Amino acid sequence: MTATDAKAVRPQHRLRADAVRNRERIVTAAREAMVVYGPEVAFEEIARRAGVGNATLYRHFADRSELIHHITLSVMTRIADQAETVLAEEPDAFQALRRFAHAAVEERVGALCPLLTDEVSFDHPELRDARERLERAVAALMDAAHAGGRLRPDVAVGDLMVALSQLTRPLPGSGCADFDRFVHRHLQLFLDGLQAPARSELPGAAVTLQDLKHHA
Amino acid sequence: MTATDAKAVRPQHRLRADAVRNRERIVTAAREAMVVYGPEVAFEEIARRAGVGNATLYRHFADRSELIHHITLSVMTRIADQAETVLAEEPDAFQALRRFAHAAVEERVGALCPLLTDEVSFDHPELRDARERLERAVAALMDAAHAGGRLRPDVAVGDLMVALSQLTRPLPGSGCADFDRFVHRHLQLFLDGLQAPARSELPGAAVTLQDLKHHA
Amino acid sequence: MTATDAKAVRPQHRLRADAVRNRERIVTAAREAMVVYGPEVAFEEIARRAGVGNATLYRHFADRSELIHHITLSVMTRIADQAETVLAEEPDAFQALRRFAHAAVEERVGALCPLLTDEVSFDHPELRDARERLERAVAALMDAAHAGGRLRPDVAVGDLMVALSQLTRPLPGSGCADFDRFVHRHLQLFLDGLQAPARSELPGAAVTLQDLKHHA
Amino acid sequence: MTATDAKAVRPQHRLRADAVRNRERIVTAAREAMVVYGPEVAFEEIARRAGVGNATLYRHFADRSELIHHITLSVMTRIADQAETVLAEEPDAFQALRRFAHAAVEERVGALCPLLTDEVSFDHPELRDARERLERAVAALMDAAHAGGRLRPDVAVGDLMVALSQLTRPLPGSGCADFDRFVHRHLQLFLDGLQAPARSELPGAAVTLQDLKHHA
DNA sequence: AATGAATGAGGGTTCATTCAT
DNA sequence: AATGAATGAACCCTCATTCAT
Repeated sequence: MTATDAKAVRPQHRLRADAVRNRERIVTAAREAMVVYGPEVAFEEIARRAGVGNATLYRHFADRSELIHHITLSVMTRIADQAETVLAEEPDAFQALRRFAHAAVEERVGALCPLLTDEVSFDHPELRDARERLERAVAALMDAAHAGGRLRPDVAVGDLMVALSQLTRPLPGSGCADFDRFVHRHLQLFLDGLQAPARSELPGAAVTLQDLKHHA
Repeated sequence: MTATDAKAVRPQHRLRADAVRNRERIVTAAREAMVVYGPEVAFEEIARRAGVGNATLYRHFADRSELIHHITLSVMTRIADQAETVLAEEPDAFQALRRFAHAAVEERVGALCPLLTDEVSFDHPELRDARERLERAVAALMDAAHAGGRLRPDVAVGDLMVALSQLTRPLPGSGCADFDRFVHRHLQLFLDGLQAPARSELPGAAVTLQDLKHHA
Repeated sequence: MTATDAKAVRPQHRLRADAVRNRERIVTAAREAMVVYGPEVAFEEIARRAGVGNATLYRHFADRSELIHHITLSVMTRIADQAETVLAEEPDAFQALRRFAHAAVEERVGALCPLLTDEVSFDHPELRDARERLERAVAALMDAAHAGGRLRPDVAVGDLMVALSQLTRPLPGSGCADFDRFVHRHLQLFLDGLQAPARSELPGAAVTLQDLKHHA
Repeated sequence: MTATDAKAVRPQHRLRADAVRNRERIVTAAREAMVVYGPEVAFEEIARRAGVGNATLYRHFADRSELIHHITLSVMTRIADQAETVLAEEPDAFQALRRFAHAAVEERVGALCPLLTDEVSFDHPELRDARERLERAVAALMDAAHAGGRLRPDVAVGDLMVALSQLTRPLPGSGCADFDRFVHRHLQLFLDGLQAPARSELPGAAVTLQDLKHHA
């Protein structure tokens, strides 16, 4: 392989080291800020958290929807990774679901809420692929738990993902840390409710991630 | 002394009938609007829903926090009513909890979330009283369920109220009325998780409503 | 005529007196500012000239293109009025053209330049009507001058209107007043060039106002 | 002493060949861009047209006014060249004026308009010299035409230069290259108006280029 | 010397709040 | 009491200019 080949492999020119660092800080800051304030969070807030000027956000992301796109993509990918890891490692099917759910909280699954509201991003191929991969991975976890009779049969991927997002969204204005003490606790209660045998009849119907958009 | 002197006698003079009607319409409109759009909803949207001019809001409420104060008060009062009604009517202690929780959703308990973040309102005597009444009522429900061995022993009022608020909070940035279709479903799952016997060990500790503020 | 009829005649509710005054000041200020700085002039500059806050512009005009629409319409109407008046009053056909041209300068014909660049406004029926009326009036003036053999035959409405706009646009940053001393002088020279008999052959072709858009 | 010490000896050291090329490309690109978009054109647009990075503009020109300075200088020099060439070549004195005027349009005389508004540049010795040379050359053309009785006696250099600039100024906010089709046509009409005998009496007074500043 | 990256300042636009009718 | 109108402050985004590679 020649030096020229290296370029061919990475057609986008190499970012400067400081730019790479800034980009990462922006994505992290944006993920945290969006979890706390929602997708309408002020860019200034994100910039402040990232320690950069606000115009720097625009150098890296043409507009808000592009930033949301990247964050959503990044979080979905990381959560899908978690799901696949847990699936491979954890022999107990329901325990695997638990581990996945708690890991997803740590990965800021709450940042996925724009997924449900942002029209544009939803149809992007890259995001669709990530969503499908995530859904497959979580479905595999749930299928295993269903198969083992550990998970009540009347729930599906959408139930877990939506409730997970809702339960983990921090209150605006509060520091994340303080709120976190409830998250794992209430998530655990919710997971207990998911366990078979079902203790009640559920209203409504189980939904997939794909369905979410059609109704939102 | 003329009729108009009534003001002097009762500093809180009787509002004109239309003013009373407006005030009620504003509180109702604001509660609905905040549930749909979040606590940052535009005043103009509230005014539009209430069918009044924007400046009329300011005649009734000095600012947003005062409006939130009244909404919170109203919601807490109505939820406490529900708790007391259910307590009196429902012989099955856990079923009573379920009925209360679902009723609270209908009363838009999600609108209470600003309560947890707004410093000023929290310490207001009127609100404190309502909060204490609500807590007593819900505690009575939970105590009964605990006593009957139907509710797992490691949960308290704060767990129910916080999770209830979280599950019913609207997605920020969305007018996502459709979201309601998940709420009762996921609430039911959560309630199943609350039922005794406990299916897992919970991290953290049970909290009361009073505690919420000290940590938030 | 009854009181009810008055409403029927003016379905749009009556503006408050101060709002009417502000609206007029804004239109005037915007016309002057656009003549000087072009249609991209800062709203802040217009607001400053009108003596109002910048948000007031948005109460009266939803966006820049609506403001441009009104100014263009207003200027075209006033210039068409001038053309018709001169046509009725001035027996000397070429002198009529001169009087019209100098009057159009005073009415800030330079404000029409957005007409040539703004896509949206151009197709609006109201503007199209005003443009056609203006063109008819100026065409009548030119036809009369052509008929009397006073105007060279190789020029048309577009030539006069475009050159008029160009010659009267003040230099940005300069006070209007200082520049005005050239305007009538150079306009006079241009009008002399329009007189028959033609002293040279013209490149290009005569154009109407309608044509302007197709090429711009 | 090494070769690198050349800088010390000649503070205006020789530019590298690529730097010279870049400088020329920038001036050309800036002239064209300013003619099309006006003097407020984005530096990024100029850099893009010149095929260099944005920061390179600042290596060659400290700020916008310095860039304008050089463009103005360049345009004035080229126009003066044209005037002198025409004077030497064209025996018909009025035809010489016509040729000069149309040539000046091609040299983008409209780019000179910032000259009239930019305080700083106007008094720069280099520019003053160029302006005086231009004025002498155009005055010579006009004197010859006056002497031959071909040019009306009540006009001077300032009339020609100002009208020339006005007629060739681009419409603000438009990349209106199409506008060129009017320029030679209307310039021709204006030149016809300059021809002797005068067909009207002019308001105001003839001015020189020097005068422009005192009034602007 | 060249340039990608960063940023503060400025203009556009919205909205909570105040003012005047 | 009610409300249309006004506005300053906040946020979005762009761009001239500076910085670091």
